[in-house]
Amino acid sequence: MKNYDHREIESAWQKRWDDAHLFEVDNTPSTREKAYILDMFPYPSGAGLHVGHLLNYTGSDILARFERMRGKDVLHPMGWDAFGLPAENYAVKTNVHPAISTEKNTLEYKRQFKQVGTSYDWTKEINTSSPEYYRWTQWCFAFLYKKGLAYRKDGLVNWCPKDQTVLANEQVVGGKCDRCGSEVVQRSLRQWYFKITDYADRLIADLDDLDWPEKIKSMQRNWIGRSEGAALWFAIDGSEEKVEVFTTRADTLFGATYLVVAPEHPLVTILTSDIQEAAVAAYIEETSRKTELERTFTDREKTGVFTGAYAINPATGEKIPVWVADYVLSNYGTGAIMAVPAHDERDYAFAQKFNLPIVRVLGDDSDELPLTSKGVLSNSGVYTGKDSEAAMKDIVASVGGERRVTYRIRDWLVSRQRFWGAPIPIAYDEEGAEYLVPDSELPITLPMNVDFSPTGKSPLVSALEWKQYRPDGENGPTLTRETDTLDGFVCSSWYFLRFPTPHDDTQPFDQTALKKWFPVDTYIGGAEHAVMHLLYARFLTKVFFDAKLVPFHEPFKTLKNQGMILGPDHNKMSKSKGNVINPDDVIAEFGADSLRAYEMFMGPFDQEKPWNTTGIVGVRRFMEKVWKLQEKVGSTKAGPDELRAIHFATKKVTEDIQGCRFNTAVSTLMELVNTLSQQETIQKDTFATLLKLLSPIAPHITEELWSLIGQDGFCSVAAWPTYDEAYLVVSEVSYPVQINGKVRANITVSSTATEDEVRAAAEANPTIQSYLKDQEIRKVVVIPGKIISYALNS
RNA sequence: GCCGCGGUGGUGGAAUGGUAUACACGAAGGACUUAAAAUCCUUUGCCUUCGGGCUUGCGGGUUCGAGUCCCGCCCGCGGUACCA
Repeated sequence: MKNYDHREIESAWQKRWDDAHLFEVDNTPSTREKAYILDMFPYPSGAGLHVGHLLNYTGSDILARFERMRGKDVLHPMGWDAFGLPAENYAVKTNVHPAISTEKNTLEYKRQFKQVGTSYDWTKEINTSSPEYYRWTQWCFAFLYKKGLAYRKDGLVNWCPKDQTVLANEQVVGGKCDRCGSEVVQRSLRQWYFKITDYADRLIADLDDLDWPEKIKSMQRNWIGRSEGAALWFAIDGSEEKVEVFTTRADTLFGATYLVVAPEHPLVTILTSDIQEAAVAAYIEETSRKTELERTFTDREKTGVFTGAYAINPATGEKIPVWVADYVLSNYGTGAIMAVPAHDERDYAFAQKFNLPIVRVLGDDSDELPLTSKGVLSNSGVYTGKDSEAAMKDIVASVGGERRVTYRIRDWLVSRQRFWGAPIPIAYDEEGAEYLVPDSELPITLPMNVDFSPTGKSPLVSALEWKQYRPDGENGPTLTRETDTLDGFVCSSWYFLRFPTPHDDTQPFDQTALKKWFPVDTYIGGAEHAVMHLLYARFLTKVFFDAKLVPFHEPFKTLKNQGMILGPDHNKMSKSKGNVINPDDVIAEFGADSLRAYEMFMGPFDQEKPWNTTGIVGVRRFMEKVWKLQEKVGSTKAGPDELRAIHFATKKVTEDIQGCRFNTAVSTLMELVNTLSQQETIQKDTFATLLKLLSPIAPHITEELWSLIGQDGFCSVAAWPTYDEAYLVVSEVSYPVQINGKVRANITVSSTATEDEVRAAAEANPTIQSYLKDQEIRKVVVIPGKIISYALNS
């Protein structure tokens, strides 16, 4: 027997798979079942992959290989989410064009992917930064523009001072730039948006049918933030103006003792009296200097200024002051609220500080204020004594209000002041009127010679020649191209549609191919994309569905999140901590099969767990045991123990892989190998079945052994084994005997024994007899095949 | 605060309401070896007067039987937050 040399085996089989085009599929309709197993495609960074990234790709590869062996057509593609800031920043530093560094990085990623034995169909490879691809990203923008779902507007936007670009709300995490961690500031700019708010209701409702982690679904629900309430209008005393407020607690209207408008509210200047003008102006100025982070710091003291104006509470007819304060957000609801200090914590704190009246309209004096729960109304005119929830509708109607739903989610800001992204297919005339570049002229390619120095504007602003656009040729007017590029998340919100037909130059995606493959059966990636990519992708899919361009309204049926792999020190892997494990090193020492199996064996797929350098040793020992088992192949007939072991393992591994319980699939195989190792000989069929069960997890060693024992073809595409329950039954079964909940003895009876026979056998046992002596049996429970339990009266 | 997830040996973890601690790492002892590595074997939750007793974050409950189900807490992780 040769030694197990992973170095020799692994690269050889990778080459044979390639040469045989083993994992390539086409889009021809088939009667066979299909499986689309997809990874969230990576951004090819200069740092390369570490072992944490491979967890995700190994999991999906096991699923793909498993489904393939089960006879399905499997689409398992890989591509590159290649537009992005790091490549551009690298270009600023080194003057290497992003296209060049990206190309280099993708080749390195591809090498690493092949080295771990992934079974991707590389004929489907896509790269979002190639004109062949981003032509259709531009087409997507144009499509939304034509549908009225892409528009440009002025407004306050999030600006990252370090990355020198605007950001979508989803990319601001805790007031900081999701990418670089800088504190985000607000700027007033004219930017491009996608109207995701039109789809808010459906994006919430359709979550119910998705097989996704509850965590992700709840994050999306919270992010969209649907809130049912009412719009109410407050007349301004001595003016024609009305202030529209949004409230979810119209039941407390009788307790509204003042109004608050946001500092950015358009009516502020009109409302402000001459006397208060200076104070209000100073306050607005002060607010505008605060960062978003400062403003969302909830436990800071409330600030605000009286405008000098009074509104009329439409329920009580009383004059109530109008204040301006930054605890009211301009971009939620109507940017104005009715303040009910008795029943809202924030209003209460504000009223306390500025000595504003507090009027109780719920509960009685025994309830401490602020009382924020609903209940029985008090001090509320004809509604006094009624249930607040029930009275809400009538109160709204009585003052001419309107029931309304608002959302927390904002439209998706898609323009970026950066170079390395898809140019927006828009041009402007001298008056600034928009002109959509026709689809026939796409792609608008990025110029090669550009000054990347950050200026706060897109580097494309300096591409003078590129910017000029003459739609009607030399004689027509010269327009100016949009110099902002599209958010990288636009590229990644439709890429899964492109995989079946990556090189189609007539359309972005193909109906027939989509019908064959969609929806994605299993999508694997990190939870950090919960309210970004996963929301945007659902949105775009729905847009295309409505236009009958795709035959499904949700792209990803099942979603799995992989857990993070921490460094051996239990910290997040990072260069600065020096705890990064490089897969190249692990593969060189232990082999790709051991790396794959160890990553799966570490613990539940979706759980965070630390890398343990000595832990992989056990998995490598397991591979050696499998290797040695080839010497035991020889017996012509498998005994009952062997048959039971292999059929049990087949059942367990099949179920575990289906449920992404890869850790227990590996331990089941370890138990099987331990059992088989103890036998003198094993049947060839048994060994072949073991190899097939192990193949998705450790594809190289199994392929080599498959060939060594003289099996035909590739183990990687051999038919997945089936099991027969008949082999799982045992002739004798051991029963623990419990007395008052404690196990006192074990008895062995025939597996066909009746309950009475089990009980008779238990009571024949001397230990049990001694426990039962002189005792009154209250109850006996026999669970067939499991346990017998006595409850005594004592 | 709100939402989601979790708490089991020295470590990673296993367990359709049915013998808690599978599988693996580590550790200890032994075999082989001149020696070491590798390999193989044994032991390995805690306490014990060696009869047994205790043990899945804490306290209750349901049940013949609870890591698992119910109620009330504590702790950790992740997300989110002046969202009216």
